[in-house]
Amino acid sequence: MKEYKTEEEFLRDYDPTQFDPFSLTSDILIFSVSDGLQENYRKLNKKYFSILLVKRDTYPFKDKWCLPGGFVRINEDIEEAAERILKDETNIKDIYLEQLYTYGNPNRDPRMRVISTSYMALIDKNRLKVDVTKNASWFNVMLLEDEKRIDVTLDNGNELIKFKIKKTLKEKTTDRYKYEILENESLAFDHPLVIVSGISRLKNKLEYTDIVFNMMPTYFTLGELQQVYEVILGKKLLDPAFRRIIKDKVEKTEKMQTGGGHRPSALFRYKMFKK
Amino acid sequence: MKEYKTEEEFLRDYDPTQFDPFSLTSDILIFSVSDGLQENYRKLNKKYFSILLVKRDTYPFKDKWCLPGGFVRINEDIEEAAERILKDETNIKDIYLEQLYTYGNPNRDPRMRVISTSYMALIDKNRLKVDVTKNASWFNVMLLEDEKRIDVTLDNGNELIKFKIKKTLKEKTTDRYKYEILENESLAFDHPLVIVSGISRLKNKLEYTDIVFNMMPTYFTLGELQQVYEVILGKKLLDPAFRRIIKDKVEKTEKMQTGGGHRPSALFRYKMFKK
DNA sequence: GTGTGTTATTAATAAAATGTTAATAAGTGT
DNA sequence: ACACTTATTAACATTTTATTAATAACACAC
Repeated sequence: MKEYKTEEEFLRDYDPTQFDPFSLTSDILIFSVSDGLQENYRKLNKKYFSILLVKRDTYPFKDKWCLPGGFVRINEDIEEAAERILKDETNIKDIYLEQLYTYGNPNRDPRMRVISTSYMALIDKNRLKVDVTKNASWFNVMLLEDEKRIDVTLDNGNELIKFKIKKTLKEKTTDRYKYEILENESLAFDHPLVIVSGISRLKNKLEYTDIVFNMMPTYFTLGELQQVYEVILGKKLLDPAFRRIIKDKVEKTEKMQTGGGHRPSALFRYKMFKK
Repeated sequence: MKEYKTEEEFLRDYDPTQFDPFSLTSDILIFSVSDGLQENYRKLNKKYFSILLVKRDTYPFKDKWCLPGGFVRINEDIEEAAERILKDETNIKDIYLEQLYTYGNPNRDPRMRVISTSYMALIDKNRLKVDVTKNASWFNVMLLEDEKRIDVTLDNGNELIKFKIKKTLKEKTTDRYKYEILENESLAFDHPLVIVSGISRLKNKLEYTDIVFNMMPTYFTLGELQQVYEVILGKKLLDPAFRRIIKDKVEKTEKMQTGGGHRPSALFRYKMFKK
């Protein structure tokens, strides 16, 4: 092996093909909250927690649903690629984007060795008009979870997607689970895993950050905010407890919301500068 | 473009070279806690929080220190690669390993486009004999941090490594910062960024998980455990408060530790099964 | 218009968790 | 025997959280 005196000399002779080539993609888990159909003329809309999926029109996994994603370009940072893909698929930008996890199982793509770095994006569907083409659709998420498995149902009003995940405790000190796909008919790649671990991350962050406000409109009632927490966490919260926790994060505005068939509620907004 | 009828047909013709080739590496941030020198004949050893670095013996960054790492093989999962690298560099296995973040700046490696997925590993130096070769060394970590920057000093008893990081608030709802290297003489690649964001993750997990026990021996005193928390969090904790928080996680054993020049203390161990 | 159903909002109280100070314990070394 | 050190816990004040229940105010039915 040749001895080099300087880094410049070494780099001039360097052969980049000596290491195995990987392809790199970025997949984005776009979360939002949507209003369901009114259950009767009186009840307020029930909220749902939803994700955006696109239908593949080429092989592999032709006609299956998958997360918006694409190949990272050779001169592009991974996060830049995620932003570009988000813009291409939904025409939205400048929204919450966070790297989640990098999936690198050698068999996760039948074509070749593809690494995928997943990102989570949060949007308020009311604030930003998403360009949902005929190949993209919002699916409401319903989870049934216990210590050993997660059953997921996705519903876009037209089509139901179901998959089942097996959970095994991987590491007890931090309660981390290994997820494996038990049943999956309709989703491409390992995207069921990306979805469940992304939801798990979101649930966690909901409890100790202000992340929820990325999914809210500028003005909202505390009832609406509480519904968003409830639908993501999958459980009911008691009003006074919820208000106590949230009260330092929001400020009451002059505006009121009437028309709900009940006492009107004050509209709040996220408080940017907390004491 | 040719129309394919089946996935098999498509895959048979697939040309994997049509997408840009990336190289993939895995870098491991190995944390442990070490005993410092005795300050006087009476005081107990002061504990330090430490990381393992290796000295590069080839270009690029020849003679600089870096995190243990290496290229992922084409048929190997990323986490498998991390385990292999850990075994090669330190001769340890079956320890706490968690994926942290994937770094993909196009210029992070001068040779070519290299993606690096970082992992954090935790070990108890007393429990496992680490094979520290002449090119590997434990460095005690000292941090000086405020809202805008982090000054880091690493000390292996022989050599001091200093670097400075600029922090800018990237996203206010979840308090995420963007880190940039301000000054760095001695570390290779973007490893200063990997180190500070890894420490930040560890601090966070310390507060809401039992992760600390991965760095502790089987039997330990509550004073030792408290010192580990203090040295990682960088602040003093009050004894009764600490004991209240920790008491559900540990169980007292019959064993006692004497010889410290003061009242002996009970030895505890991590309680696997909590109510 | 009066009553009923609905959600909004907060008061009031009980229970639990946390913060703080200080007292007592039990070794080692002088 | 005494001083020094860390271990351990008691006791109390303070804050936070949980729970129940009361009151508010609009829309609709009649």
